[in-house]
Formats: sequence, C-alpha cells, structure tokens
Amino acid sequence: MPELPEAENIVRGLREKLTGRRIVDVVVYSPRLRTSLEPLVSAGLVGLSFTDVRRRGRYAIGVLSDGRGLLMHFGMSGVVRVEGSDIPKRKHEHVFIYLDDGNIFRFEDTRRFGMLECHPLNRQGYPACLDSLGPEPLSDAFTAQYLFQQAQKHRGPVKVFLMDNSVVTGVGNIYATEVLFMAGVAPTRPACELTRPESRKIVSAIKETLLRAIDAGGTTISDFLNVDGSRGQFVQQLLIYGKEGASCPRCGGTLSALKLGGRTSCYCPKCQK
DNA sequence: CGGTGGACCTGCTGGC
DNA sequence: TGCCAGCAGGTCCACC
Repeated sequence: MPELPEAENIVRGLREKLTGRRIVDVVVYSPRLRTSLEPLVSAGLVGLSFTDVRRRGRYAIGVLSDGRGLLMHFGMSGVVRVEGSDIPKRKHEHVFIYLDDGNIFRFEDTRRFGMLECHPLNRQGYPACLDSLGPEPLSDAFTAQYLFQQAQKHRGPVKVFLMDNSVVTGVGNIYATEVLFMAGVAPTRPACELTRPESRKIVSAIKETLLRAIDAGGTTISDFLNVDGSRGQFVQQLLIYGKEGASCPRCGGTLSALKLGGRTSCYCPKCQK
C-alpha cells in the first residue's frame, strides 16, 4: 500500500495526534506480522511519551521520550487510527497502544506485511536498520546526476531500478509507473542505457508527482486510509496506473501492461521509448 | 555483487 | 450460485 506520499500523510496525522501523549498500556491481539509484535509487550513502553513522529522512506517513526523509536511499516494494507475505546476492535487490528488522553493508537493490517518494532535511534534520529535506504526523493541529495550515476550500475529494467529502495526510497509501483510515463521512458529500458536528459526528466517527474500526491492526501486504490479515516484523492490525478487497455492520455493509443520484477507495469508503447 | 522468481498473507474480482 | 485462479500501494531470501 503506502508509498512515500501515503506514509507522509500518515506521519502528519500521527504527529498531530501522538506528540506529547503518554503511553498507558500496550495490548497485542495477534503478533504475527512481517515480524512478531510480541516484543512490544515487554519493551517497557508504558510511561514513555511520544516527542515527535517522523518519516524515512515508507517508514514512520514515533519518537519516544527515552531515545528509542516505534518503527512502523504499513506493508500493502496497513492502516493506523487514533480513536476512542468506544469503537469496537476491527477484525485485522493487531495491536492497541492506549494513550493518556483516552484515545487508542490502533494498527490494522489485513495482509500482515506491515511491521511495528521498537528500536534505539541513532544521532540523526533514525533506527540503524534504515541505514541501507537510499536518499529521500524529495531531498536535495536526490539529483539527476545521482540517478544517472546509479543507473550506470544496473542492467535491469529502469522501472525495477526506480523501485529499489537502496537507489531511492519510497517510490513504489504506482509512482514509478506514472513517472516513467511522464518522462516518456519505457519501463523495460535497461537502467544503464538512460541518457542524462532522461535522468533529469525522471528526477523532476518523481519530485513533482510525489509532492502533488502528498498534497492530495495520497492514493487510495482500495485499502489506504489516512489517520483521520479519509481516502487519498490522488487516484483522480493518475495518468495511466491501472488503466491498461484504456487510451493513452497523450497520444490516444492503447495502453499495454507487462510484468517487471513481478509487478504489473502499465505503459504506452507509442509515447514511452 | 546484480538480477530473478517465489514466499509471505488475506480478500476481492472475474471467468467459467 | 459457486468455485478457483489471479491479482493487489512491499520486502526478504534463496538461487543463478
């Protein structure tokens, strides 16, 4: 589910609702996620407060008053809510963290690909396990020059390359699909054959698309919800994602799809070379 | 090391 | 109507 824009909206929602709140209880209902939730129960969270919530790639980090952080990943179907105890537990809500204002932080994840773990934070304020992530796509470190140089090292399809978190973090199937269409580059092109002008187009398309998607509250295809329960409105601005068989918004030809790296990749055979 | 393909998990959709 | 194959915003691991 969440790529970077969805994670950013979740973080903004959580920052508002969690910052300053003290944890009064932790209840795990079903521990089996990508990693076990069991350690959370004995992690000594009760009595700690959230001092901030931040994002790195697709991860959210609830910063705790003892210097540790609650690391969250939302997998494909993760949804977090902060709401009162009057609302009954949903089927796939796996952990409740009770707060001192009477609300409950709830982690729901139908497909169980998400994770929630407690880790010490380094000087920069992130858990060490995120060190291998590539640069933030919206940071100044993510430039056309950087992408071009990285691309030289990869012979695989450019779409798979863009979705590699160690190259740039947070670009998933939806946004990689959109960006390559905007840049006019076929998803199958070997990354190492990208030209400098194409790298420039791709980098600016990534920045522009992610910023617009953040502003729209992310993209909800089916599952994704923001912390306040709202759906992401960027679906309405999607150019080609999920539209194979429809006509290309640029040339009117028919959009096709193929599998790359196990993921469906929609593209326009006429506009994307 | 880079690239590929399958595994993980649940629910929904579309075709027969 | 019912069943089954295939698919879904991601990541990890084993294998060439």
